[in-house]
Amino acid sequence: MPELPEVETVVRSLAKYLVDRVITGGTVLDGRIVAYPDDTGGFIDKVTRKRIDSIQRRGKYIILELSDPESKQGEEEYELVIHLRMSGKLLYQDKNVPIPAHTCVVFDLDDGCQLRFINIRKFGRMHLVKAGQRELAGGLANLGVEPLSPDFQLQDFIRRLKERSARIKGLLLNQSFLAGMGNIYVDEALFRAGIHPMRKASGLSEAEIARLFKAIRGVLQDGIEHRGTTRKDYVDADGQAGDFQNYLQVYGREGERCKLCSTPIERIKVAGRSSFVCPACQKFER
DNA sequence: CGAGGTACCTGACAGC
DNA sequence: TGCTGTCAGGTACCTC
Repeated sequence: MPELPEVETVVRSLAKYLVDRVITGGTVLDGRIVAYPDDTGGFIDKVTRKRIDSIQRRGKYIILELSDPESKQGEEEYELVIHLRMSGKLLYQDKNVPIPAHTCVVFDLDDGCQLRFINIRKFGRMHLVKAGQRELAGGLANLGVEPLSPDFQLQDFIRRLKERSARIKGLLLNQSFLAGMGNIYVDEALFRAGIHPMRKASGLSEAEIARLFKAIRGVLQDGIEHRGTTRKDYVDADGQAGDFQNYLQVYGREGERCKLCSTPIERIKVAGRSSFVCPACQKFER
């Protein structure tokens, strides 16, 4: 479900509730969600009586820093690493609100509320690792550059694209190349840049890459400003839908007219994913 | 390295 | 109404 702007929105909506809360207990309703550690029982024991010091986003991962207020500095510090995959939701709700269907984990908080992970397709995962052990947390340690950070630099981007023969869409979806882009925002960025998704990365001109660089940052920033894209069931921690679906230029618009040139938008398959393009604005050469 | 397939799951929707 | 097929915001793993 969620890509970078949706995950960022979830993190921001959760931060105002979770920071400095203490986890008083919890329940794992479906053990499949706990990818690490192996013993699901130990999972709840380890987070109980921990304080949530911070909540951050890295790519599409959500990271809660946990520490034990009772223990000495540096001891018993954990990171709870969460990936929502296609259909995961994190909701902050009063404990008296009925538990939604498909809830896999519930964390009890010291303010009488609960953090609940709803995981409809059961693809979402959590890893609980000791601070500094991020290599145990799935793909987190292998993420590429963060596109909205100052580390994302045009000259670097040009150099790295020039050495790859893969199709640009697949590369932008590759989380170890660039962190956080998914199917919607890749299609939107490529449209803004006027680049066909099947073009080879190494075949793009510097001018095209410069447009793409700007388009990636622009589309992600706009997505965040609009609190994400809700096509189906994405909501933030308050259960509130996003708004960016009203501003999509190509994604999901097969057969509708391009907003720039009125050519009908086409749907094709690229990198195994449905891809939406304007065949006039995004020409496929080579 | 790159491409394509499968698998993991549930639900929504189109078509018959 | 109800069946079947297809599709979905993601990623890991396999083969060629």
